[in-house]
Amino acid sequence: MVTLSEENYLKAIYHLAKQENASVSTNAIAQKMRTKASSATDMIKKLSDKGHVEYQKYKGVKLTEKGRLAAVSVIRKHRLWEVFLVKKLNFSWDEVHEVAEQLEHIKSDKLTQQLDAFLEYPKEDPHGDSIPDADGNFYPTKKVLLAQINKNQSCICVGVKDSTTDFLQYLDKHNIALGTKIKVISKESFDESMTLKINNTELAISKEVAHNLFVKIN
Amino acid sequence: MVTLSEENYLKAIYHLAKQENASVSTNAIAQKMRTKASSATDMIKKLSDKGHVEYQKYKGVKLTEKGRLAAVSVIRKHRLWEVFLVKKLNFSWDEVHEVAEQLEHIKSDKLTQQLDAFLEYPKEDPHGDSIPDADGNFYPTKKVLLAQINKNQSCICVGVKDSTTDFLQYLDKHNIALGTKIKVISKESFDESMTLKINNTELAISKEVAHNLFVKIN
DNA sequence: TTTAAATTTTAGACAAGACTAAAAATTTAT
DNA sequence: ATAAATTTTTAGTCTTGTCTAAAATTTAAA
Repeated sequence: MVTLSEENYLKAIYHLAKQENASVSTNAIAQKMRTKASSATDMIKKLSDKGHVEYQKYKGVKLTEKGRLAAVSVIRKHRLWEVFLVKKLNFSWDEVHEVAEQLEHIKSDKLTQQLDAFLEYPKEDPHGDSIPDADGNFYPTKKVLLAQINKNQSCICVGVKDSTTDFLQYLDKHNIALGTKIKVISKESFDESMTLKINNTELAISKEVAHNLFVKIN
Repeated sequence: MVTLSEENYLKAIYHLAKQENASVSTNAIAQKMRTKASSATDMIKKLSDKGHVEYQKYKGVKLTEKGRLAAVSVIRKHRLWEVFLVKKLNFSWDEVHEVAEQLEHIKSDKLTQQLDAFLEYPKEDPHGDSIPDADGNFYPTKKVLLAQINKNQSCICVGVKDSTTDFLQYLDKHNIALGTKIKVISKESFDESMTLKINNTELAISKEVAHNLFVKIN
């Protein structure tokens, strides 16, 4: 049996390891969990005792296969619930996360399985992130930064990287929301700025914007 | 903020008070919560401090209006989720309770509201129990014991009173399940036994069965 | 390479929720 | 009405997950 808190730590470690692709430091875990390093150390010991992580003092942790599967199971549930909230309950993109953080901990294999079927086996969540299958396998995601899109290509806005209030307000002002179709009209190589077409309106954006907006092709 | 454990105690007190319609004893609460009287006392003090119950040492507790609303909110969520599980995810009657016990604690007014709308504002859960509205008001339920049904009247099985394994197996053997249509063919007044028609088959049942099966008219 | 800075771990404490054992109050029975 | 039985509360302990302060280790710098 894995507790709610353990699940949250495993998820945090999973997300941190993905970027660094190495062992995750105690401090990094503490920061992500908004807690203190000493608390993280305590939990690391518990996870290690239960075989969810490999741990060497002062050397950080790595998820074991068992730990990885536990983390992925939580992520799978989180993303399925996000699809449910957006597709069936008319939630908007900025409202789903908090609720999905709660729903992801519900323990019932049948529930997860039936929810997946009810949603017709979605491959991606509303943010364009891949939903792992019941065995923990991911399909490759089509989510990239807007900066990666080529001239004349079209894409759909699926999320933001850093969600500062300022940036979200900027998006609102220019009618960019989750699901908005964006076509790249031109790209300036000297400052990496772009011109976009959104709802038949042209919009010039800076490098900063292009690197803070996630889109998916198709 | 009301904790998960507090919610479960409030729910227990609510259900106990409904039957007795008086103050609820510490022992009764402990039994329902499958815990010890001393633990119940501890929690009662917490609930009293927070204004959810009126408490006098050795005299039991009564829910305040605040406590009642908190309990009813949990019951509302529980029953809405049960409808969801049965209607949308093809759960059967004996599978929903355990999962709904988890889902009932998810905190999001918008979620509850939207779920209610998605299910088209159901008035009853799959067991025939009334679903309170957002203000905590109940509509009268049509759920009664099979023993209350008159000769030649039809009804639908919506639940059992005491769910012993023996009784559930008895129901299985005679093809009585959630949703089964039952017509009362005759009633014997001397022993309160009945003859039923189920799927064009007649079945004689004892007083004990008639008093342990919940049905709803229509 | 030895000191300074940063990171990590340990030790001890705390709150929530539960438990056991024993004391206090209430109820029941004689 | 008083003794016996039951119920309820108190006191003290335990576990989980958190914290602070201090000690140990590793990393960076001079």
